[in-house]
Amino acid sequence: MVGKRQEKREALRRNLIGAAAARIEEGGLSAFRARDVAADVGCALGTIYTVFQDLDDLILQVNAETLQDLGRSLAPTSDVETPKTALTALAQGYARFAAKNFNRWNALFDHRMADGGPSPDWLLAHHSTLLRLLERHIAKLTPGLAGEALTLRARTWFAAVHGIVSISLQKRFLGLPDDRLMEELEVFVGQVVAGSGR
Amino acid sequence: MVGKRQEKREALRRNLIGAAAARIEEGGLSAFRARDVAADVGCALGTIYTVFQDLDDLILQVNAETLQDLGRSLAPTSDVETPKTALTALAQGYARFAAKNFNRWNALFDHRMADGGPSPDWLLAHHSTLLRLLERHIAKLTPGLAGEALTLRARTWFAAVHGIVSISLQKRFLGLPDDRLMEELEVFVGQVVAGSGR
DNA sequence: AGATAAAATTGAACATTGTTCAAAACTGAG
DNA sequence: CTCAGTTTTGAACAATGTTCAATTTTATCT
Repeated sequence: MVGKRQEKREALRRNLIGAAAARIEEGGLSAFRARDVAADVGCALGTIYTVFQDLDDLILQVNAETLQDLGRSLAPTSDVETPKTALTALAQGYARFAAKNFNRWNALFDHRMADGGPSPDWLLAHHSTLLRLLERHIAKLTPGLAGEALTLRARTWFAAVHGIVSISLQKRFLGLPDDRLMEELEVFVGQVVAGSGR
Repeated sequence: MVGKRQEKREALRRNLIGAAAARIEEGGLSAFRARDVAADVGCALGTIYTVFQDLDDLILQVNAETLQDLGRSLAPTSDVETPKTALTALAQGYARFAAKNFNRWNALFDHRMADGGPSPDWLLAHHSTLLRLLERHIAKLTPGLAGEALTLRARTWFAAVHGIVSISLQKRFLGLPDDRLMEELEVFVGQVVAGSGR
């Protein structure tokens, strides 16, 4: 039995991430307690800190999984014909994922690094993967755009859609009612697409 | 001396809000401590709770002031000629305010009600005032739009711009570099304006 | 199998922070 | 000056992230 230790450790790690994800999805990041996940997986409080650096680290793992889920959820949307239909489908797909996995999705943006700095590179790589889904279509829309300019335009595009979805779903501010979000997204994407060809 | 008590109370209240705003601007919402503001104004810890319901209540007061500051900062921008110049100026003015008052501005969106519900009506009214700055120009852009549809379109518009500014300034994710934000905003507003006339 | 050293796990203890509340200090009318 | 009402105080409490010395488990060697 060579990898017995390694194996148990890996299982524990996965259990902890799973329990953390479940707790976050159930009550949001603010209701997330170290003692709860410890109880959920049946280990001691201190054990969490033998697997993860701290709770932030654990949350980052959950966020990474959420980003992968989001990617899987958007992938089928990617091979649609025109840029307009593709970008509309991506925006609405994003909104649908956010609504269905609200608390986990929210944790992606609620969470802050302890020092206020950027997320670690390995997590940003997940973001990057998703942003690349946009570039293809935006490039088709604005042929002159390439390289870094294209990358930045994709970030702008995502941020705009995210803002609309975020403020609407969070309901803390004056956002769109749920039944209007999808249409407004369609109109919005249509406007930006129409205004992009120059 | 009739209003002596009332007067001191009012001064204490203003001091507490001021100290809280300073603390938030200095270190962000996460570095905001009840004991710090108490020390700052030279009162006991418990005194805070005789003026405000809880810390959330105090934070809401700070946020209300921030929204008013933002409104004052955007007001001069409002009487520009074309919708495109006005909306560009508003978007860039929003970005400039956010950059200059980063932590206070961030607190507007970082803060969550304890129960996860919406902000109180009196705070939403401040939001509403700001959103109304947009409606005039959007209406000129899309003549068919009025009433509730116009209100919702203004929310969509704000949310999109906010998303771009927010993701860029927070730097936690893949946003725009500081020196590119203003140009991207100009392009973005140009695109939406160009695509709106139909 | 038994012994043993290394590794993993435990959970009590600690530090921090929001909140409460009985006691002390203060205020202003009589 | 007195005293009832009001305000302020800060010690105490509860919740929660984190640490670490002690205990338990595991893998290897004889």
